[in-house]
Amino acid sequence: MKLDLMSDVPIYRQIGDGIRGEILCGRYRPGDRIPPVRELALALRINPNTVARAYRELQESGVLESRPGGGNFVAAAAEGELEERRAAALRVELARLFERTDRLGITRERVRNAVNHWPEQPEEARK
Amino acid sequence: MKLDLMSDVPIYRQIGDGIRGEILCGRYRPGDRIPPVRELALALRINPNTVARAYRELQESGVLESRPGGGNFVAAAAEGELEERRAAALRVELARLFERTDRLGITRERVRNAVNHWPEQPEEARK
Amino acid sequence: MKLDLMSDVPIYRQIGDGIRGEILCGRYRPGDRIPPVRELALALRINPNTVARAYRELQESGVLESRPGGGNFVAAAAEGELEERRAAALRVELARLFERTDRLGITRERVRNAVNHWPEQPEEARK
Amino acid sequence: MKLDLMSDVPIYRQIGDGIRGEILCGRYRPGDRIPPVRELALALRINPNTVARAYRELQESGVLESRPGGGNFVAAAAEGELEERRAAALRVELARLFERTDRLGITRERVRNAVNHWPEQPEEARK
DNA sequence: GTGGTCTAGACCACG
DNA sequence: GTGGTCTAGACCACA
Repeated sequence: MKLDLMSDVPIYRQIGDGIRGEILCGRYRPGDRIPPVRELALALRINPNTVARAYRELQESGVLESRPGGGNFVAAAAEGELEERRAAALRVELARLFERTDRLGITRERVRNAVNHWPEQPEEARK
Repeated sequence: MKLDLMSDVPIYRQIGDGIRGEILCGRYRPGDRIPPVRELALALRINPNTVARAYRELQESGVLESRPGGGNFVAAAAEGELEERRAAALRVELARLFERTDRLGITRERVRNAVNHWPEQPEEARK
Repeated sequence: MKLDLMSDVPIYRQIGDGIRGEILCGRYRPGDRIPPVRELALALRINPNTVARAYRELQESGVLESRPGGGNFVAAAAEGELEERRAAALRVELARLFERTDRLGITRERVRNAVNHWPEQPEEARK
Repeated sequence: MKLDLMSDVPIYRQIGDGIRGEILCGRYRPGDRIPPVRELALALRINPNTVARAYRELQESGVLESRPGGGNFVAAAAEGELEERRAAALRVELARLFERTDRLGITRERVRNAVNHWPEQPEEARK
């Protein structure tokens, strides 16, 4: 996972978004155990409290389940729920996109055109 | 202009973005006078300091010019510069979009598809 | 508000429950400003972080809204929503009660009897 | 016995409460032998240490007795003691109930009403 | 070793 | 002054 310490988005949320992403794209699966707080903190070279906070918010969102003394686990999700979350996330992103382009006076036709000509995947299949 | 006091985006930036947007989409034109600080603050029911800060940053960005006599005016922009800013803003938005969908495991094909089927202008020309 | 530092229920949750309670029973009303983090921390003689954590969880639950630099406010709730929350809270409590008495082999008749003969209000109307 | 691994109540206490409950409601009687640590741990799919800890605390409370030959047995209890424990447990539960409903601004009249109209035994005699 | 909680103190952006 | 974030370090209960 990559962090941008200079970003205005807080570290704990970058971690949370990162883990959500890794679940949505299938790298973590329901029931998987995720790295212990201290371990991830060490790897990212940040304070364990910050990681713990990210995990805690994921628990409150129902994404993770923690067993004190046992670790944190990806919550079981009904089959198809992941797909549903992905679709929801996509809708949110597009709503945001169009809301902003509208305000900038960029026609939707032009947005579509730009999207359709955007360069393809960054190749490397991802580790 | 609409503000979201509960957003994590600071109010002063919402104001700045709003004015930039109104310039880019042509509602404010170079040389136009924009509302005085106190007036806008009253209309938005926020602290005048916040409006003043937004205006100040727009001045520092060269978007606004304050004239000695008083009042803030939209700075003159080279012909084509607005267009260039729009294009730049669009690139930024799309880069963000794809960066996030990539992380969520949503294929670009699917994003294109969703964009192409997004409903047209939902509202009339806007008040 | 009263805290029990020796309780096994964490302080931050005691604070959260306390504030939820004061909203539900009408002592705080939607739109009210609640005490600043530092002030409440000082009054309760605990660390401001602990209060902040309680407030943060209440925000995430939609009970509070915070305006950085401005304070924390009781979120606007649809009229009747408070009543609905009270009813829900009562259901939860009773479900818990009967679940436990069932397991202890105490008949419901006996529980009803004990409830109906429980002493009345602790008199003093509460400040 | 049912466990909620995600509960904030520690597992060892869930086990202890479960066994106490089964004694109070008569499913285990004084002198009965309860399942060996390993067997119960296997059945519940948890760490044997956790079961052992629960048993140990029950021994310390005088609820269980371990006999040299091996095995844990329900301690003999003075006649009427079970009944006394039940009554005490009920008082504790009701005190908790009213303490919480008071804080939520729910009148005792209303609580009584809800208790008196709570549905009867929802399940059959239980497996 | 694991997560959970709390304290202490610092810095920042906002209003 | 306000809330938000992060660090550092401590202690506890659980498995």
